[in-house]
Amino acid sequence: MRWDDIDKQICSVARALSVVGERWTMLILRDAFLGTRRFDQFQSNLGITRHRLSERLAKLVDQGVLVKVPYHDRPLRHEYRLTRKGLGLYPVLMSLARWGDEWMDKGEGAPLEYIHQSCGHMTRPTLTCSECAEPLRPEEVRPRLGPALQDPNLPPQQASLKKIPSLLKPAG
Amino acid sequence: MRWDDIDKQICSVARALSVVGERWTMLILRDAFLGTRRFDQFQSNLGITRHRLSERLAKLVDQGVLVKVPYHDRPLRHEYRLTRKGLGLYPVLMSLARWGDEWMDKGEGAPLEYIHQSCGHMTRPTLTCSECAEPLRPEEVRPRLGPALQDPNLPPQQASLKKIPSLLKPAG
DNA sequence: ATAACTGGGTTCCAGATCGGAACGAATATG
DNA sequence: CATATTCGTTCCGATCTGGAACCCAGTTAT
Repeated sequence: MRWDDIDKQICSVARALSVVGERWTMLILRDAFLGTRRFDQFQSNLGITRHRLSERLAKLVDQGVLVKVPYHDRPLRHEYRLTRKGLGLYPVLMSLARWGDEWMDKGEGAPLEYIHQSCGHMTRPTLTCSECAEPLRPEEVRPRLGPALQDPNLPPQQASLKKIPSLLKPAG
Repeated sequence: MRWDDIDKQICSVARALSVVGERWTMLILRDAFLGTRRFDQFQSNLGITRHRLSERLAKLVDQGVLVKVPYHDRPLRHEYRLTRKGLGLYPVLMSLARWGDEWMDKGEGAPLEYIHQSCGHMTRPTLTCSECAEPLRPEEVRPRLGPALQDPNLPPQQASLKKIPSLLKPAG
């Protein structure tokens, strides 16, 4: 299968990655969350080539993750801002950052720390259950088929997915 | 800058992506979390080529995200299991899945739903503050320099990062 | 005992993607 | 007028990817 076809899979992870799974895209979004908005701020912060950057930004705009907002006409200039859809990626970025802090540290501590302004403390972002508020541990979560996979006439390619939840064993 | 050099950045997101940021890697891990363990289970679930799969698995083993565990000798066969480091990626995968559920739905609902066994409810994994347990919203979190970026003699390339938190404005 | 099969790869090649550098267009500045 | 700034695009050689074929050690089927 070609990478460009993964968005056709009935899998939310695959669909998400079809938008944010290319090289650089997540780093562009990291910068966007830290306040970067202009083409060449991105370019010099990231060290990406202009060509690649313009390609990625265009795709993110296309997918509704960023919007181009004019901040100056004559000459017309735009900045790139996160939409609600883009802001929705915050947990993904934060989880990546925490994992990097925890597992990829070279002994000098975290690059950034985060203050939760509404409570005033330094926070360690934690994934929790919406119902009981406990931290979610993979062994305690059991997936089951949702509406999209209960459709009786699935493309055969996807049918294999239906088996997956049933063969679940503790992942460690 | 070449993609292979991003792990040299003083940025946890970049370092995390240097391990899990290549095509297919996240999908391999998704399958691992759903219980897949053998080479050709991965291969047929994903539709990745054997070549690519063996490359990615080797890198993940190399980086300590998966371990090869023998399950049969004569002929020697291994399976791939998540390590603690690998299990640590659960929030990343879950956040991606939730974002996909919410923003990439084509009208047929979610492919999978998740039951939190310790509380018995269907859960919507939520990123919260470790200190006050409220959901973390990007506008309410202010980054500040951590230990790794306070080092006075940073490589000049990285110095630009130090400015970032100071130019923070509300991201939307 | 020979053939076919299985699990887990590796080799090869054409085509897609990437990185670097040069080029361009539209306006502002001196 | 010449130069700088901002935001791109074009071009080209290098790297990465996908698909298919090949390999190898045991196992089962005939």
